[in-house]
Amino acid sequence: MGRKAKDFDEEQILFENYLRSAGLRRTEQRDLILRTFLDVGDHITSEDLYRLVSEKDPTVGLTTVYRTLKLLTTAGLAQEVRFGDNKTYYEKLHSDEHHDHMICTSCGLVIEFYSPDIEALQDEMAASFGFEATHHSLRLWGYCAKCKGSAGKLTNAPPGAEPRVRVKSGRTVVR
Amino acid sequence: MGRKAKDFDEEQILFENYLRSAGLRRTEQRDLILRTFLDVGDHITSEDLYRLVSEKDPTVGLTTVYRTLKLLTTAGLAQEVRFGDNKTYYEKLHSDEHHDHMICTSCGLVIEFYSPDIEALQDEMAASFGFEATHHSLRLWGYCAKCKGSAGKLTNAPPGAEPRVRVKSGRTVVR
DNA sequence: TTGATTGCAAAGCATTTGCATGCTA
DNA sequence: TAGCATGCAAATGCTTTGCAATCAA
Repeated sequence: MGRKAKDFDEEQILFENYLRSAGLRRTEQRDLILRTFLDVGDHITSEDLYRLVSEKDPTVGLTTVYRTLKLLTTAGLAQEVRFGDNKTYYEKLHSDEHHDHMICTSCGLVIEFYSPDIEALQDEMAASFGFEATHHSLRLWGYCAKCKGSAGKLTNAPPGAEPRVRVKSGRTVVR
Repeated sequence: MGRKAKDFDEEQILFENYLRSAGLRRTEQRDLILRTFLDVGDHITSEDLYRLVSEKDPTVGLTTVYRTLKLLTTAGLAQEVRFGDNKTYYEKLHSDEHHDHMICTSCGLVIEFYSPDIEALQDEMAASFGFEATHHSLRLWGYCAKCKGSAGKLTNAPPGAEPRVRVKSGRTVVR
């Protein structure tokens, strides 16, 4: 909701074209999963998307969500991301723009950012190795403005305790 | 082999200091695992390191390797890396220098590179969000010079087939 | 002595696969 | 119809945990 129907159509069509060209079939499940996925603001796991899809159609299986998300990735409509909590997230892939992430290891906040300068340097770097980059991923971990210096930083963990990355469920996204 | 004893000592001491400060104990297993890990040129999985350690002392368990690698990560001597084959690799962390990766999705080649300019831009970017970055990861996927344009690119996969990242075991590292 | 460490087996988790049934093209 | 897609249950594969025995400090 809040999205123009036109946007959906565009991605819907891209997906249809992909399916057709790959000799695959269009199904109600795939349509529903794609629509639900497009409605999600930021990153989402297969499991969570499955929950959302279930609300609309409880008969759709988790396996199908997994498979469809992989399909969308291959179709170029989605991209896998990992933040360090051992889960695979998927986010919409906009052919035009790209963004990277900063992940707060204290509160789990995820900040999306974009730097044309960094992108340019990456291309330059790749070229110098004769490497043809198709996609990339840049993540910065650390402490967000709020957690920086605050008590949340080391909490009551013993000195030297394992500062493992743990992405909270209440993760928010800043753009 | 090929390493100066001095180098080992340096890391050994860092580890000892870490253990002491964290109230943990130094054991033969941990020493052996650290030494074996330092001897490895590039990235290695817990499983593979376990195999190497086993050659020297077959009584050491896989669990201990897993635990020690996590310990080394916390101690700042190792870092986790993922290339897309769903495995966790560990690589030595040099406090002074840092490097990023280009991964060939066709042959599995991993190229390590370093760009002070990119690093600088990252810091700049983080600062602009009031973010204090502790570490980061930049990976570029694509085709290396050898695979680029060559037959290996699409092989005999059907059009639209899933171009999954698959890091070959015969992975090499270029520095 | 005391509590950290180890190794084994068992448990966990996210993800994938086998297969009979259902449906698209 | 043909054969791709689905959903379920079972299987995977990597990683972690429980626990009794062992060992460092």
